[in-house]
Amino acid sequence: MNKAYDASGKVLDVNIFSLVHTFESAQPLTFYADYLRESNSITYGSGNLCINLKSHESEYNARLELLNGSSKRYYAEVEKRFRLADDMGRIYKKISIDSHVEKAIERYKGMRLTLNDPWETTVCFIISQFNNVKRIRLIVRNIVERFGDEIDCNDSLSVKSFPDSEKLMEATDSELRALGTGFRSKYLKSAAEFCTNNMDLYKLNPKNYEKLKAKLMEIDGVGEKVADCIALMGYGNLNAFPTDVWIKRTMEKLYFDGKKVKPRDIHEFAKDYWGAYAGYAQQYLFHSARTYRENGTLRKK
DNA sequence: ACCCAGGCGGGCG
DNA sequence: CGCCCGCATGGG
Repeated sequence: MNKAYDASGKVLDVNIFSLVHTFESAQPLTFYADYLRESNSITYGSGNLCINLKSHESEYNARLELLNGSSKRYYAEVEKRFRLADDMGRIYKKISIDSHVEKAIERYKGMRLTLNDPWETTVCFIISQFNNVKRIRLIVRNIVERFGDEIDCNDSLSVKSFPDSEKLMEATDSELRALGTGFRSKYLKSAAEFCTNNMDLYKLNPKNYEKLKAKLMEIDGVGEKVADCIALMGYGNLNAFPTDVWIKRTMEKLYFDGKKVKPRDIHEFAKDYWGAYAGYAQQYLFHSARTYRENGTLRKK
């Protein structure tokens, strides 16, 4: 059993889960969240729900406890967002083809991909271009603070929702730039208009990866890499293999004998090598590359 | 000061 | 097609 509710329905037991690795892998930059290391808890807004979650972990297993709201609806949201139905044992077996991924799994066991709102994911990864994680998170936070609506949390927590495309469409260029978006402001404006008037992200078929990617690339400011991120983290295409600068460098070093290769070659390799779970391999290699040096010391923050 | 960050669109050959 | 360039902004 990968997961199970206890009899009271108040906690959720999960095999192989790490909240800290999942949050710090910078992959859930696609949702507005406060994570507290000391208490291993996280607070975030999801639609109109306020989620305040604490993870009690021993070894690689976790007991998730919702600190506010205890209806099935909240647990269903957590289960979906953190991909708790994924059988990590099985996925690890599939992607541990060599020592590179094996080592990354050893270091970050329990790190999961997340499944996020398609529009949120689109905005976050438009912002991600030519940018760094810390600043992306700051800008996303600014957007939520400025344009999000307060969610009723039934207690002292203050959480805002992520503004939908209609809401963001109303923002002026100078308002968007004031949040730190820089030259990406025009993409955000254009994407907001397009996704409100021309393309309903919630009606795209998440199953057909190639078609989905092509549709996403019709959005101004969404190229191949960003489309892969949206396909993976917004629609759950686990075969997608976003190839950013970190992954490109890592792949060239580990699998192409240090030679420069094009993203197309990397995609082809990943498809043949990892197949349906290439996205998970990508996530482990990405996080490992970003946080580990050769000598095993930690990189920056 | 210089370099880099989860890239993209546009212009040119 | 492929290649090359500029692009906002803040941190190391």
